[in-house]
Amino acid sequence: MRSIYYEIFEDLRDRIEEGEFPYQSYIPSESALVEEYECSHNTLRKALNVLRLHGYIQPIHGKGVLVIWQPDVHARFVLGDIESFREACERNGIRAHTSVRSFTQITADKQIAEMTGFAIGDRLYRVERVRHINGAALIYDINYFLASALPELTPDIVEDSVYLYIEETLGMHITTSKRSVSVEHVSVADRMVLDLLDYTMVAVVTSVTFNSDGVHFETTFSRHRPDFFTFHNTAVRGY
Amino acid sequence: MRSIYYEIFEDLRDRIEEGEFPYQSYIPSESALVEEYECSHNTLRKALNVLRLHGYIQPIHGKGVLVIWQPDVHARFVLGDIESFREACERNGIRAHTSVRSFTQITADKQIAEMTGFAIGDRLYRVERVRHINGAALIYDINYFLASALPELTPDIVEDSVYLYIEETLGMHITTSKRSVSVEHVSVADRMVLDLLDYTMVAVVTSVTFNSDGVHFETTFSRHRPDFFTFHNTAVRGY
DNA sequence: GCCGATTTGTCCGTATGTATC
DNA sequence: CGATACATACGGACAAATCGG
Repeated sequence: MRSIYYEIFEDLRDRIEEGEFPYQSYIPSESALVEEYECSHNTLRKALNVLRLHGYIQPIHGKGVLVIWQPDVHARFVLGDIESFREACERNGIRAHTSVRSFTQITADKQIAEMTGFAIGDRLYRVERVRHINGAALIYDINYFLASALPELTPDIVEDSVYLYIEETLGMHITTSKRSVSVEHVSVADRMVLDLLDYTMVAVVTSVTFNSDGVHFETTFSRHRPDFFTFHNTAVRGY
Repeated sequence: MRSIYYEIFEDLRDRIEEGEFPYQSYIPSESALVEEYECSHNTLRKALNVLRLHGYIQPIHGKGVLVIWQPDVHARFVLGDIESFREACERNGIRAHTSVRSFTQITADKQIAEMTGFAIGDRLYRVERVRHINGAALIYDINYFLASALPELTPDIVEDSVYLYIEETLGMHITTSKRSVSVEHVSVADRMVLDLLDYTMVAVVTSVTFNSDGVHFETTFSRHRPDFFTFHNTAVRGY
């Protein structure tokens, strides 16, 4: 993102994370920041809005812009924003490894269409992957990709990073992801591929993802061992 | 919310939900909507942005604004946005009942401070409530409210709706809520108050909530029986 | 491939309203 | 009351992507 407001957002975010503006302190006023960044009022406000939506700040009418971000809350395995497994691991300094368990091409029948939200007859890649963290199999991912959107998907790409391939090779951009979190009993497959210890349930994240053309190109079921799962989210009233 | 952009947002949201603009169709162009709503370009864009953040639309550069909202996905027990238990039930047409299990005033010691994010020495109300849906005890809420922010909290208020009291009586506004979802083993208390059937784990939503003054005034642990729990969320790249 | 019309995306400057101090 | 700070809205300008001729 090379837009001005986005760079201001990144800069202010870093300044907050580095402690220049600590929790419960006020950042400089809008007019001061407009001078500092040499931008317009509207552009700065747009950057502030992004910070707000991410839970960094809370502007208070007539007073100032308060920092409500605390380091320890954010320093976890963040899932709420759109971020690939690889990105999330790098951000959190976790050593991880992915193994591809199966890679097939299928046509959506009625049952698969209902489960994934794709249309009956759609050609799909079905990928099963297991995510290992520090040697333990903790996450079991089942992806369905729309074949027409990802023409040349191969097991190699899938083992590396699908999102890297999508963004860099295809030049396609992921924009919206609708997620839901639920808790389910372990399946036979879970028991086979995951190191479940004595857990009898898994946390399941279902993601329906759209690209910048508005094409629903991916549905993923991500099954996590409970003790390694947290889903973070910031909700804002009004807007 | 009486602002223009928010009313436009609500109107367009309703038009999408009522089927005037179906899934994968384009809504009228910005210029057409500016004429229809007799507002400025920027104001309309602000409304569109709210729709986008809620997963209703996806604007496509140079083409138009695509609808990506589907009725069945949204027609559940939505939790992702800030919404009280009462509001959520009304929106989903669920008959629910709340019983207060305990209501005490405490001072935060080291352990409570770490758990809740409040400071040691803060005066807090500790409230335990059980949410019954169709007669079954399904949700066990443990709230910690900052006493200085909610001066006159009583068991009666707590049984009705704390959020109604906060917003209407105190005139205080809830703006930001940081949530995390995890899965935990059932506790002794869970087993006592909830109708757990044979479930051995619960879904736990931890919420840290700020008011419009930037004061962290509530931390809540909401423990759900797994089969009645889903957490919905829309993530957008670039914001 | 090019051009022009349409549509979304970004940015600016300004004005006015409202809450806080 | 006035000064400061955030909130909303307007109008105009240009960039960038898409599409059809």
